[in-house]
Amino acid sequence: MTSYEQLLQVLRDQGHRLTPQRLIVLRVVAEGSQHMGVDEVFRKSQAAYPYMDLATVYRTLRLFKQVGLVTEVAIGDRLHYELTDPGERHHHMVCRGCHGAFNLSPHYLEEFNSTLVNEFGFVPDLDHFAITGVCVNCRSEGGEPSDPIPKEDLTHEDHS
Amino acid sequence: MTSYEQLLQVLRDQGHRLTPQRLIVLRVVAEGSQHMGVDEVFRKSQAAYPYMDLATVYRTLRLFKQVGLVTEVAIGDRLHYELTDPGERHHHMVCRGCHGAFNLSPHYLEEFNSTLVNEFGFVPDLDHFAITGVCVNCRSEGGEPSDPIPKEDLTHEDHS
DNA sequence: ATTGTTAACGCCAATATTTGCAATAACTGG
DNA sequence: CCAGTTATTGCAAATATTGGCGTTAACAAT
Repeated sequence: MTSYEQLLQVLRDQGHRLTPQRLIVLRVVAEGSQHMGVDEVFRKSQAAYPYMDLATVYRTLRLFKQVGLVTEVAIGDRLHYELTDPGERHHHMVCRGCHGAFNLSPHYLEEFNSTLVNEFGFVPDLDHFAITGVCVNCRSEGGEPSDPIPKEDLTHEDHS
Repeated sequence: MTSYEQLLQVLRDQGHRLTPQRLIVLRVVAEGSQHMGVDEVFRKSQAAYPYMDLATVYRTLRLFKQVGLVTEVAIGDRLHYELTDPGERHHHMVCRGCHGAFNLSPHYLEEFNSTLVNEFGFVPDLDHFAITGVCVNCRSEGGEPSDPIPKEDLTHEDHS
C-alpha cells in the first residue's frame, strides 16, 4: 500500500528475503533527510537493533543499490546512500567545493544516452548518474570555501 | 624536452617536489600499456625501488590525479590508473559485463558540458569522465559473459 | 503447523586504504 | 656549496571494506 510496501515488494520479486536487518536499514535510509555514509547508516541501524553488524550494513547497501532501492553518491571521497525515489528520479551534480549535491533532471541525459546507444551500441547505466564539478557559489567565491553552503539550501533543487 | 619532462614540469609548477618515488610511479604508470590497479603499480614500483611503500603509492597516485597527470578509472569496483594523454584526451565507457574500457571522444560531451554551465552555472569535471554500462558484445551474448573479450581489442578504439 | 532448503546473519580474519609522526631529503636563499 | 625550511617518505597504527564460514532463520512445500 504505502510506497514502503512497494519497496519491499521489489526485494521479494527478485527473490531476496525480507529480514529484519534489511527492513531496518531500509527505514534508516528512507528516514534520513540526506544521503548518509555507511557509518551513519550503521549507527542508526544499530540504535534500532543492537545486534546489527557492520558487514551486514555493507552487504545490505550493496544489495539495495543492485536492485535500485538506494542510490549511491560519491561525496568527497566517500560513498553515500539515499533512497531512490522512483517518482522523481534524478541525478546529481556534486560540488567538490562545498560538497553540496544538486539534483539534475534525467532530461539532460537523454540525448547523451541515445548517442551512446546509437553510435556505439553501448548502453550506459543511467539509473543514477553523478558528476562532480564546481557549483556557482563556489566559483564566485573562488577557491575552496571554508564555510560550506548548507546542504539544505542546495540538495533539493531540481532544475527541470 | 620529451613529453616526460613536460609531465615533471607540471609537478614543479605546482610546487611539488620531484622525489625518486614519484618519478618511479610516474614511469610505471606511463609504461603500463593498460590502466593498472594500485597493487600493480605498487609491485612494479617496488621492483624498481625496493623501499617503495604502499602508502606512498596511494599518496602519489592521489597527487597525480589531482594535478591531472593520471586518470582514475573505476573498473569493476576497483580504481585503476593510467597516464593522462594531453594530446589525445579521451573518456571511458566501461562495460560491466566484460570490464572492457572503450574510449570516448570528448566531442560527445561538449554539449552536455555547455548545458550544465549555461543552465546551472555548474562547471563539471570533464577532464576525464567514465560511465559504466554494457557494450555491444555483452549485450548480444546476454548475461555476463564467462569469456571476457580481450581488453586489447577494445581499449584503444576511439570513436570520434 | 512442520520440515527442508538455502539465503542471510554474525563473528572473525583478510584485505584495502588512510592517517600520525619522527626522520629524511628536496628545494630555497644566501 | 652550505644551511634552513618544510614537503615527503617509511613505518606502524587506525580505519574502511570485503570475504569465509558455521549457525540461524526466511521462505516454500508439504
